[in-house]
Amino acid sequence: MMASPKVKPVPEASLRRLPSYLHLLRRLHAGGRELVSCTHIAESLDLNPTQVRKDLAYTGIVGRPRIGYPIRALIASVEHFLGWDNTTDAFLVGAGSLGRALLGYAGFQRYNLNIVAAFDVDPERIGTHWRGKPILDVDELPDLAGRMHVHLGVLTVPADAAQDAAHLLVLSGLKAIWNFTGVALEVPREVLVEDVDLGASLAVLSNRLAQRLRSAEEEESERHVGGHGA
Amino acid sequence: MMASPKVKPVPEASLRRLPSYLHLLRRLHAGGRELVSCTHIAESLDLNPTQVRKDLAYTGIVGRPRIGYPIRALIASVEHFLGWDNTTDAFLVGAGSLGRALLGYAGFQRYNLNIVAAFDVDPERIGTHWRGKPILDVDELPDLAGRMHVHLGVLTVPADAAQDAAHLLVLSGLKAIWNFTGVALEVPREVLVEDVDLGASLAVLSNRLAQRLRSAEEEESERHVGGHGA
DNA sequence: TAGATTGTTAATCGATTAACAATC
DNA sequence: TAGATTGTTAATCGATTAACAATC
Repeated sequence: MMASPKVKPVPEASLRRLPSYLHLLRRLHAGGRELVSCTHIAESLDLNPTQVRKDLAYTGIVGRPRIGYPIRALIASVEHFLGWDNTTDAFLVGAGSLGRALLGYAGFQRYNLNIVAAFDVDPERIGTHWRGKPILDVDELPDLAGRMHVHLGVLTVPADAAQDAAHLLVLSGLKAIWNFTGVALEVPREVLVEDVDLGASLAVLSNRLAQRLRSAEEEESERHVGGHGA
Repeated sequence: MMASPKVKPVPEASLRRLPSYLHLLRRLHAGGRELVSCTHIAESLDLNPTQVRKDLAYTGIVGRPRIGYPIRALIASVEHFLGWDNTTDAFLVGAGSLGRALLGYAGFQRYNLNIVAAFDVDPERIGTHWRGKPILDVDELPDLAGRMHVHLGVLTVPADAAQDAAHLLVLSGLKAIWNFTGVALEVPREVLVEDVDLGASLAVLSNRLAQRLRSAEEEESERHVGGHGA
Protein backbone atom coordinates (compact mmCIF):
# COMPACT_ATOMS: atom_id res chain seq x y z
CA MET A 1 0.00 0.00 0.00
CA MET A 2 1.70 3.16 -1.22
CA ALA A 3 1.19 6.66 0.07
CA SER A 4 -1.13 8.61 -2.28
CA PRO A 5 0.09 7.04 -5.53
CA LYS A 6 -1.94 9.22 -7.88
CA VAL A 7 -1.16 12.68 -6.54
CA LYS A 8 1.23 14.23 -9.03
CA PRO A 9 3.49 16.71 -7.27
CA VAL A 10 3.09 20.41 -7.88
CA PRO A 11 5.94 21.74 -10.04
CA GLU A 12 8.69 23.17 -7.90
CA ALA A 13 8.69 26.39 -9.90
CA SER A 14 5.06 26.98 -8.97
CA LEU A 15 5.72 26.36 -5.29
CA ARG A 16 8.61 28.80 -5.38
CA ARG A 17 6.34 31.56 -6.70
CA LEU A 18 3.65 31.14 -4.05
CA PRO A 19 5.43 33.11 -1.29
CA SER A 20 5.67 36.17 -3.52
CA TYR A 21 1.93 35.98 -4.14
CA LEU A 22 1.38 35.66 -0.42
CA HIS A 23 3.52 38.70 0.24
CA LEU A 24 1.55 40.79 -2.24
CA LEU A 25 -1.81 39.48 -1.03
CA ARG A 26 -1.00 40.36 2.56
CA ARG A 27 -0.14 43.88 1.51
CA LEU A 28 -3.36 44.22 -0.46
CA HIS A 29 -5.31 42.80 2.45
CA ALA A 30 -3.65 45.20 4.87
CA GLY A 31 -4.62 47.98 2.47
CA GLY A 32 -8.27 47.05 2.89
CA ARG A 33 -8.80 45.42 -0.49
CA GLU A 34 -11.13 42.40 -0.64
CA LEU A 35 -10.90 41.06 -4.19
CA VAL A 36 -8.07 40.51 -6.62
CA SER A 37 -7.70 39.13 -10.14
CA CYS A 38 -4.83 37.13 -11.63
CA THR A 39 -4.35 39.96 -14.10
CA HIS A 40 -3.71 42.32 -11.23
CA ILE A 41 -1.31 39.97 -9.44
CA ALA A 42 0.51 39.22 -12.70
CA GLU A 43 0.96 42.90 -13.45
CA SER A 44 2.23 43.66 -9.96
CA LEU A 45 4.80 40.89 -10.07
CA ASP A 46 5.61 41.02 -13.77
CA LEU A 47 4.38 37.51 -14.53
CA ASN A 48 2.05 35.86 -17.04
CA PRO A 49 -1.60 35.89 -15.86
CA THR A 50 -2.21 32.30 -16.94
CA GLN A 51 0.76 31.20 -14.93
CA VAL A 52 -0.56 32.94 -11.84
CA ARG A 53 -3.98 31.34 -12.37
CA LYS A 54 -2.48 27.87 -12.60
CA ASP A 55 -0.28 28.40 -9.58
CA LEU A 56 -3.22 29.54 -7.48
CA ALA A 57 -5.39 26.67 -8.71
CA TYR A 58 -2.88 24.22 -7.23
CA THR A 59 -3.77 25.50 -3.77
CA GLY A 60 -7.38 24.49 -4.34
CA ILE A 61 -8.94 27.95 -4.55
CA VAL A 62 -11.77 28.54 -7.04
CA GLY A 63 -12.30 32.01 -8.40
CA ARG A 64 -15.32 33.69 -9.98
CA PRO A 65 -15.26 34.83 -13.60
CA ARG A 66 -15.42 38.59 -13.97
CA ILE A 67 -14.78 39.00 -10.22
CA GLY A 68 -11.54 37.31 -9.28
CA TYR A 69 -10.67 35.83 -5.89
CA PRO A 70 -11.56 36.93 -2.35
CA ILE A 71 -8.20 37.95 -0.91
CA ARG A 72 -8.87 36.66 2.58
CA ALA A 73 -9.74 33.17 1.37
CA LEU A 74 -6.89 33.20 -1.11
CA ILE A 75 -4.35 33.97 1.60
CA ALA A 76 -5.76 31.17 3.74
CA SER A 77 -5.65 28.78 0.80
CA VAL A 78 -2.01 29.49 -0.04
CA GLU A 79 -0.94 29.39 3.60
CA HIS A 80 -2.67 26.08 4.16
CA PHE A 81 -1.24 24.61 0.99
CA LEU A 82 2.28 25.48 2.15
CA GLY A 83 1.63 24.25 5.66
CA TRP A 84 2.20 27.77 6.91
CA ASP A 85 -1.15 28.00 8.70
CA ASN A 86 0.32 26.33 11.77
CA THR A 87 3.64 26.89 13.49
CA THR A 88 6.37 24.49 12.40
CA ASP A 89 9.05 23.80 15.00
CA ALA A 90 12.56 23.17 13.78
CA PHE A 91 16.03 22.31 15.05
CA LEU A 92 19.09 24.09 13.76
CA VAL A 93 22.34 22.15 13.53
CA GLY A 94 25.62 24.07 13.47
CA ALA A 95 25.74 27.30 15.46
CA GLY A 96 28.53 28.97 13.48
CA SER A 97 28.16 32.38 11.92
CA LEU A 98 25.54 31.39 9.38
CA GLY A 99 23.69 29.24 11.91
CA ARG A 100 23.50 31.99 14.52
CA ALA A 101 22.35 34.38 11.82
CA LEU A 102 19.40 32.20 10.98
CA LEU A 103 18.80 31.56 14.67
CA GLY A 104 18.38 35.28 15.21
CA TYR A 105 16.53 35.97 11.98
CA ALA A 106 13.13 37.43 12.78
CA GLY A 107 11.88 37.01 9.21
CA PHE A 108 10.97 33.35 9.69
CA GLN A 109 7.85 34.44 11.55
CA ARG A 110 6.35 35.22 8.17
CA TYR A 111 6.45 31.51 7.38
CA ASN A 112 5.32 30.45 10.82
CA LEU A 113 8.68 28.76 11.23
CA ASN A 114 10.01 28.54 14.77
CA ILE A 115 13.55 27.38 15.46
CA VAL A 116 13.27 26.03 18.99
CA ALA A 117 16.90 25.09 19.61
CA ALA A 118 20.34 24.93 18.04
CA PHE A 119 22.86 22.10 18.33
CA ASP A 120 26.63 22.11 18.06
CA VAL A 121 29.72 20.08 18.90
CA ASP A 122 31.84 22.95 20.21
CA PRO A 123 32.02 22.87 24.06
CA GLU A 124 32.49 26.65 24.04
CA ARG A 125 29.09 27.07 22.43
CA ILE A 126 27.18 24.30 24.19
CA GLY A 127 25.13 25.55 27.13
CA THR A 128 25.02 29.12 25.91
CA HIS A 129 22.08 31.00 24.40
CA TRP A 130 21.76 33.11 21.27
CA ARG A 131 18.84 35.47 20.86
CA GLY A 132 17.03 33.54 23.55
CA LYS A 133 17.51 30.17 21.85
CA PRO A 134 19.54 27.46 23.65
CA ILE A 135 22.60 25.93 22.00
CA LEU A 136 22.71 22.29 23.03
CA ASP A 137 25.02 19.33 22.63
CA VAL A 138 24.31 17.58 19.38
CA ASP A 139 24.25 14.29 21.29
CA GLU A 140 20.95 15.37 22.81
CA LEU A 141 19.34 15.86 19.42
CA PRO A 142 18.01 12.32 18.75
CA ASP A 143 16.24 12.12 22.09
CA LEU A 144 14.82 15.64 21.95
CA ALA A 145 13.62 15.26 18.36
CA GLY A 146 11.43 12.35 19.37
CA ARG A 147 10.12 13.95 22.52
CA MET A 148 9.38 17.32 20.91
CA HIS A 149 7.97 15.87 17.67
CA VAL A 150 10.30 17.99 15.55
CA HIS A 151 10.27 17.02 11.86
CA LEU A 152 12.40 19.74 10.30
CA GLY A 153 16.14 20.35 10.58
CA VAL A 154 18.02 23.44 9.42
CA LEU A 155 21.53 22.36 8.50
CA THR A 156 24.26 25.00 8.81
CA VAL A 157 27.37 22.99 9.72
CA PRO A 158 30.67 23.35 7.77
CA ALA A 159 30.75 21.49 4.44
CA ASP A 160 32.99 18.69 5.69
CA ALA A 161 30.61 17.87 8.53
CA ALA A 162 27.47 18.05 6.41
CA GLN A 163 26.99 14.41 5.45
CA ASP A 164 27.56 13.12 8.98
CA ALA A 165 25.19 15.67 10.42
CA ALA A 166 22.55 14.78 7.85
CA HIS A 167 22.92 11.15 8.79
CA LEU A 168 22.33 12.02 12.42
CA LEU A 169 19.17 13.94 11.53
CA VAL A 170 17.88 10.95 9.58
CA LEU A 171 18.61 8.57 12.45
CA SER A 172 16.84 10.97 14.79
CA GLY A 173 13.69 10.59 12.74
CA LEU A 174 13.55 14.03 11.13
CA LYS A 175 11.58 14.08 7.88
CA ALA A 176 12.94 17.17 6.16
CA ILE A 177 16.29 18.96 5.95
CA TRP A 178 16.74 22.59 4.91
CA ASN A 179 20.30 22.37 3.71
CA PHE A 180 22.51 25.46 3.75
CA THR A 181 25.82 23.60 3.47
CA GLY A 182 26.20 23.56 -0.31
CA VAL A 183 26.89 19.83 -0.11
CA ALA A 184 24.78 17.30 -2.04
CA LEU A 185 23.45 15.17 0.80
CA GLU A 186 22.79 11.46 0.56
CA VAL A 187 19.68 10.55 2.51
CA PRO A 188 16.95 7.92 2.21
CA ARG A 189 14.20 8.67 -0.30
CA GLU A 190 11.63 9.29 2.41
CA VAL A 191 13.62 12.22 3.81
CA LEU A 192 13.11 15.53 2.04
CA VAL A 193 16.04 17.82 1.31
CA GLU A 194 15.84 21.38 0.04
CA ASP A 195 19.11 23.12 -0.76
CA VAL A 196 19.78 26.80 -0.26
CA ASP A 197 22.95 27.06 -2.26
CA LEU A 198 24.47 30.52 -2.01
CA GLY A 199 27.25 29.45 -4.36
CA ALA A 200 24.75 28.52 -7.07
CA SER A 201 22.99 31.85 -6.71
CA LEU A 202 26.21 33.83 -6.71
CA ALA A 203 27.43 31.89 -9.76
CA VAL A 204 24.59 33.27 -11.88
CA LEU A 205 25.28 36.83 -10.80
CA SER A 206 29.07 36.55 -11.05
CA ASN A 207 29.04 35.07 -14.53
CA ARG A 208 26.64 37.64 -15.92
CA LEU A 209 28.54 40.47 -14.26
CA ALA A 210 31.91 39.19 -15.49
CA GLN A 211 30.45 38.83 -18.99
CA ARG A 212 29.24 42.41 -18.99
CA LEU A 213 32.45 43.84 -17.61
CA ARG A 214 34.33 41.91 -20.31
CA SER A 215 32.13 43.09 -23.16
CA ALA A 216 32.30 46.63 -21.81
CA GLU A 217 36.07 46.43 -22.07
CA GLU A 218 35.84 44.99 -25.56
CA GLU A 219 33.58 47.77 -26.66
CA GLU A 220 35.98 50.26 -25.22
CA SER A 221 38.95 48.89 -27.15
CA GLU A 222 36.82 48.51 -30.30
CA ARG A 223 35.99 52.16 -30.13
CA HIS A 224 39.68 52.93 -30.39
CA VAL A 225 40.33 50.57 -33.30
CA GLY A 226 37.11 51.41 -35.17
CA GLY A 227 34.72 48.54 -34.45
CA HIS A 228 33.63 46.06 -37.09
CA GLY A 229 30.72 44.50 -35.16
CA ALA A 230 30.86 41.37 -33.02
CA MET B 1 26.18 49.88 -30.98
CA MET B 2 24.99 47.11 -28.69
CA ALA B 3 27.07 45.12 -26.27
CA SER B 4 27.83 41.62 -27.66
CA PRO B 5 24.56 41.13 -29.58
CA LYS B 6 25.21 37.55 -30.66
CA VAL B 7 26.31 35.96 -27.38
CA LYS B 8 23.40 33.85 -26.22
CA PRO B 9 23.41 33.64 -22.45
CA VAL B 10 24.28 30.40 -20.71
CA PRO B 11 21.15 28.79 -19.21
CA GLU B 12 20.77 29.74 -15.60
CA ALA B 13 20.36 26.10 -14.60
CA SER B 14 23.80 25.33 -16.01
CA LEU B 15 25.41 28.22 -14.17
CA ARG B 16 23.82 27.07 -10.95
CA ARG B 17 25.41 23.63 -11.29
CA LEU B 18 28.93 24.90 -11.88
CA PRO B 19 29.79 25.57 -8.21
CA SER B 20 29.00 21.97 -7.30
CA TYR B 21 31.40 20.78 -10.01
CA LEU B 22 33.99 23.18 -8.70
CA HIS B 23 33.57 21.85 -5.20
CA LEU B 24 34.06 18.27 -6.35
CA LEU B 25 36.98 19.15 -8.62
CA ARG B 26 38.80 20.90 -5.81
CA ARG B 27 38.40 17.85 -3.63
CA LEU B 28 39.70 15.56 -6.37
CA HIS B 29 42.58 17.92 -7.01
CA ALA B 30 43.42 18.04 -3.31
CA GLY B 31 43.37 14.24 -3.39
CA GLY B 32 46.12 14.27 -5.99
CA ARG B 33 44.05 13.29 -8.99
CA GLU B 34 44.93 14.87 -12.35
CA LEU B 35 42.23 13.74 -14.80
CA VAL B 36 38.49 13.37 -14.61
CA SER B 37 35.69 12.31 -16.96
CA CYS B 38 32.13 13.61 -17.16
CA THR B 39 30.98 10.11 -16.35
CA HIS B 40 32.85 10.27 -13.08
CA ILE B 41 31.55 13.73 -12.18
CA ALA B 42 28.02 12.74 -13.12
CA GLU B 43 28.14 9.63 -10.94
CA SER B 44 29.53 11.53 -7.97
CA LEU B 45 26.84 14.20 -8.15
CA ASP B 46 23.98 12.01 -9.41
CA LEU B 47 23.56 13.86 -12.70
CA ASN B 48 23.34 12.95 -16.38
CA PRO B 49 26.81 12.74 -18.03
CA THR B 50 25.69 14.60 -21.16
CA GLN B 51 24.43 17.42 -19.01
CA VAL B 52 27.75 17.68 -17.22
CA ARG B 53 29.57 17.68 -20.56
CA LYS B 54 27.44 20.52 -21.89
CA ASP B 55 27.77 22.54 -18.73
CA LEU B 56 31.55 22.25 -18.78
CA ALA B 57 31.70 23.08 -22.51
CA TYR B 58 30.10 26.46 -21.74
CA THR B 59 33.21 27.41 -19.78
CA GLY B 60 35.32 26.90 -22.92
CA ILE B 61 37.25 23.80 -21.84
CA VAL B 62 37.96 21.12 -24.44
CA GLY B 63 38.42 17.53 -23.31
CA ARG B 64 40.12 14.58 -24.91
CA PRO B 65 38.13 11.51 -25.96
CA ARG B 66 38.99 8.44 -23.95
CA ILE B 67 40.91 10.59 -21.44
CA GLY B 68 38.64 13.25 -20.00
CA TYR B 69 39.69 16.66 -18.71
CA PRO B 70 42.81 17.78 -16.83
CA ILE B 71 41.43 18.76 -13.42
CA ARG B 72 43.75 21.72 -12.91
CA ALA B 73 42.78 23.34 -16.19
CA LEU B 74 39.13 22.51 -15.64
CA ILE B 75 39.08 24.24 -12.27
CA ALA B 76 40.76 27.29 -13.79
CA SER B 77 38.26 27.30 -16.65
CA VAL B 78 35.21 27.15 -14.39
CA GLU B 79 36.60 29.75 -12.01
CA HIS B 80 37.40 32.14 -14.81
CA PHE B 81 34.01 31.63 -16.41
CA LEU B 82 32.32 32.57 -13.15
CA GLY B 83 34.65 35.51 -12.57
CA TRP B 84 35.87 33.80 -9.42
CA ASP B 85 39.53 33.87 -10.45
CA ASN B 86 39.90 37.39 -9.06
CA THR B 87 38.61 38.84 -5.82
CA THR B 88 35.30 40.67 -6.17
CA ASP B 89 34.72 43.47 -3.67
CA ALA B 90 31.16 44.06 -2.51
CA PHE B 91 29.15 46.37 -0.28
CA LEU B 92 26.52 45.03 2.05
CA VAL B 93 23.45 47.16 2.74
CA GLY B 94 21.44 46.52 5.90
CA ALA B 95 23.39 45.38 8.95
CA GLY B 96 20.52 43.61 10.71
CA SER B 97 20.70 40.01 11.82
CA LEU B 98 20.85 38.52 8.35
CA GLY B 99 23.25 41.21 7.13
CA ARG B 100 25.68 40.72 10.00
CA ALA B 101 25.49 36.99 9.45
CA LEU B 102 26.63 37.34 5.87
CA LEU B 103 29.18 39.94 6.94
CA GLY B 104 30.76 37.39 9.23
CA TYR B 105 30.35 34.42 6.93
CA ALA B 106 33.75 32.94 6.13
CA GLY B 107 32.39 30.75 3.35
CA PHE B 108 32.42 33.55 0.77
CA GLN B 109 36.20 33.10 0.45
CA ARG B 110 35.45 30.06 -1.66
CA TYR B 111 33.94 32.34 -4.27
CA ASN B 112 36.61 34.99 -3.93
CA LEU B 113 33.93 37.35 -2.69
CA ASN B 114 35.05 40.03 -0.26
CA ILE B 115 32.53 42.21 1.51
CA VAL B 116 34.54 45.32 2.26
CA ALA B 117 32.00 47.33 4.22
CA ALA B 118 28.42 47.36 5.46
CA PHE B 119 25.98 50.29 5.40
CA ASP B 120 23.00 51.06 7.58
CA VAL B 121 20.70 53.90 8.62
CA ASP B 122 20.63 53.10 12.35
CA PRO B 123 22.84 55.59 14.31
CA GLU B 124 23.43 52.86 16.92
CA ARG B 125 25.11 50.69 14.30
CA ILE B 126 26.91 53.36 12.28
CA GLY B 127 30.56 53.72 13.25
CA THR B 128 30.78 50.26 14.78
CA HIS B 129 32.54 47.20 13.40
CA TRP B 130 31.40 43.59 12.95
CA ARG B 131 33.93 40.85 12.43
CA GLY B 132 36.44 43.50 11.44
CA LYS B 133 34.19 45.08 8.83
CA PRO B 134 33.10 48.73 9.30
CA ILE B 135 29.41 49.62 9.40
CA LEU B 136 29.04 53.02 7.74
CA ASP B 137 26.31 55.57 7.13
CA VAL B 138 24.40 54.66 4.01
CA ASP B 139 24.79 58.29 2.90
CA GLU B 140 28.46 57.59 2.29
CA LEU B 141 27.72 54.73 -0.09
CA PRO B 142 27.42 56.60 -3.40
CA ASP B 143 30.72 58.38 -2.95
CA LEU B 144 32.60 55.29 -1.73
CA ALA B 145 31.20 53.06 -4.47
CA GLY B 146 32.71 55.30 -7.11
CA ARG B 147 36.04 55.72 -5.38
CA MET B 148 36.45 52.02 -4.55
CA HIS B 149 35.15 50.75 -7.89
CA VAL B 150 32.65 48.45 -6.21
CA HIS B 151 30.17 46.90 -8.65
CA LEU B 152 28.30 44.45 -6.44
CA GLY B 153 25.83 45.11 -3.64
CA VAL B 154 24.49 42.57 -1.14
CA LEU B 155 21.03 43.70 -0.10
CA THR B 156 19.85 42.63 3.35
CA VAL B 157 17.57 45.46 4.46
CA PRO B 158 14.01 44.83 5.74
CA ALA B 159 11.43 44.19 3.00
CA ASP B 160 9.81 47.61 3.26
CA ALA B 161 13.12 49.37 2.70
CA ALA B 162 14.22 47.12 -0.16
CA GLN B 163 13.07 49.13 -3.17
CA ASP B 164 14.47 52.41 -1.88
CA ALA B 165 17.79 50.80 -1.04
CA ALA B 166 17.95 49.20 -4.49
CA HIS B 167 17.33 52.59 -6.03
CA LEU B 168 20.23 54.03 -4.07
CA LEU B 169 22.53 51.25 -5.26
CA VAL B 170 21.54 51.95 -8.85
CA LEU B 171 22.14 55.67 -8.46
CA SER B 172 25.50 54.87 -6.90
CA GLY B 173 26.51 53.10 -10.08
CA LEU B 174 26.50 49.50 -8.84
CA LYS B 175 26.00 46.97 -11.62
CA ALA B 176 24.71 43.94 -9.73
CA ILE B 177 22.52 43.33 -6.68
CA TRP B 178 22.48 40.11 -4.69
CA ASN B 179 19.02 40.42 -3.22
CA PHE B 180 18.18 38.69 0.07
CA THR B 181 15.05 40.75 0.81
CA GLY B 182 12.45 38.55 -0.87
CA VAL B 183 11.10 41.63 -2.64
CA ALA B 184 10.86 41.79 -6.45
CA LEU B 185 13.05 44.79 -7.16
CA GLU B 186 12.46 47.24 -9.98
CA VAL B 187 15.75 48.34 -11.48
CA PRO B 188 16.95 49.43 -14.93
CA ARG B 189 17.66 46.62 -17.39
CA GLU B 190 21.39 47.19 -17.24
CA VAL B 191 21.51 46.37 -13.53
CA LEU B 192 21.64 42.67 -12.68
CA VAL B 193 19.58 41.25 -9.83
CA GLU B 194 19.85 37.77 -8.38
CA ASP B 195 17.37 36.80 -5.70
CA VAL B 196 18.10 34.54 -2.76
CA ASP B 197 14.58 33.91 -1.65
CA LEU B 198 14.46 31.88 1.55
CA GLY B 199 10.67 31.94 1.44
CA ALA B 200 10.65 30.32 -2.00
CA SER B 201 13.01 27.62 -0.86
CA LEU B 202 11.11 26.95 2.35
CA ALA B 203 7.84 26.84 0.39
CA VAL B 204 9.02 23.79 -1.55
CA LEU B 205 10.06 21.97 1.59
CA SER B 206 6.99 22.99 3.62
CA ASN B 207 4.51 21.94 0.97
CA ARG B 208 6.11 18.56 0.39
CA LEU B 209 6.41 17.95 4.13
CA ALA B 210 2.81 19.00 4.79
CA GLN B 211 1.67 16.74 1.95
CA ARG B 212 3.48 13.77 3.42
CA LEU B 213 2.27 14.37 6.94
CA ARG B 214 -1.27 14.64 5.57
CA SER B 215 -1.09 11.44 3.53
CA ALA B 216 0.48 9.66 6.49
CA GLU B 217 -2.56 10.63 8.53
CA GLU B 218 -4.88 9.50 5.76
CA GLU B 219 -3.18 6.16 5.54
CA GLU B 220 -3.48 5.81 9.26
CA SER B 221 -7.23 6.42 9.26
CA GLU B 222 -7.69 4.23 6.18
CA ARG B 223 -6.09 1.37 8.00
CA HIS B 224 -8.83 1.62 10.60
CA VAL B 225 -11.71 1.79 8.11
CA GLY B 226 -10.29 -0.77 5.71
CA GLY B 227 -8.82 1.24 2.85
CA HIS B 228 -10.25 1.20 -0.66
CA GLY B 229 -7.24 2.74 -2.45
CA ALA B 230 -6.65 6.44 -3.11
C1' DT C 1 -26.80 42.33 -22.01
C1' DA C 2 -21.70 43.01 -22.85
C1' DG C 3 -17.40 42.00 -21.57
C1' DA C 4 -13.88 40.89 -18.08
C1' DT C 5 -12.12 37.07 -15.96
C1' DT C 6 -11.90 32.20 -14.86
C1' DG C 7 -10.58 27.39 -15.97
C1' DT C 8 -8.83 24.34 -19.46
C1' DT C 9 -7.01 22.65 -23.64
C1' DA C 10 -3.49 23.30 -27.31
C1' DA C 11 0.86 25.34 -29.01
C1' DT C 12 5.30 26.93 -27.98
C1' DC C 13 9.53 27.04 -25.96
C1' DG C 14 13.65 25.61 -23.72
C1' DA C 15 16.10 22.34 -21.02
C1' DT C 16 17.22 17.56 -20.38
C1' DT C 17 18.36 13.25 -22.16
C1' DA C 18 19.33 9.85 -25.77
C1' DA C 19 21.77 8.56 -29.91
C1' DC C 20 25.83 8.45 -32.49
C1' DA C 21 29.83 9.81 -35.19
C1' DA C 22 34.59 11.43 -34.28
C1' DT C 23 38.81 10.52 -31.90
C1' DC C 24 42.44 9.49 -28.92
C1' DT D 1 43.45 -2.13 -32.68
C1' DA D 2 39.36 -1.88 -29.54
C1' DG D 3 36.71 0.74 -26.88
C1' DA D 4 35.92 4.59 -23.65
C1' DT D 5 34.92 9.17 -23.85
C1' DT D 6 34.19 13.55 -26.13
C1' DG D 7 31.29 16.78 -28.84
C1' DT D 8 27.07 17.34 -31.36
C1' DT D 9 22.73 16.49 -33.35
C1' DA D 10 18.00 14.65 -32.61
C1' DA D 11 14.22 13.17 -29.51
C1' DT D 12 11.94 13.73 -25.29
C1' DC D 13 10.03 15.96 -21.60
C1' DG D 14 7.99 19.43 -18.84
C1' DA D 15 7.00 24.17 -18.02
C1' DT D 16 5.34 28.40 -19.95
C1' DT D 17 2.33 30.83 -22.77
C1' DA D 18 -1.47 31.38 -26.07
C1' DA D 19 -6.16 30.44 -27.40
C1' DC D 20 -10.81 29.99 -26.24
C1' DA D 21 -15.15 28.36 -24.31
C1' DA D 22 -17.74 28.92 -19.95
C1' DT D 23 -19.66 32.17 -16.75
C1' DC D 24 -20.79 35.73 -13.69
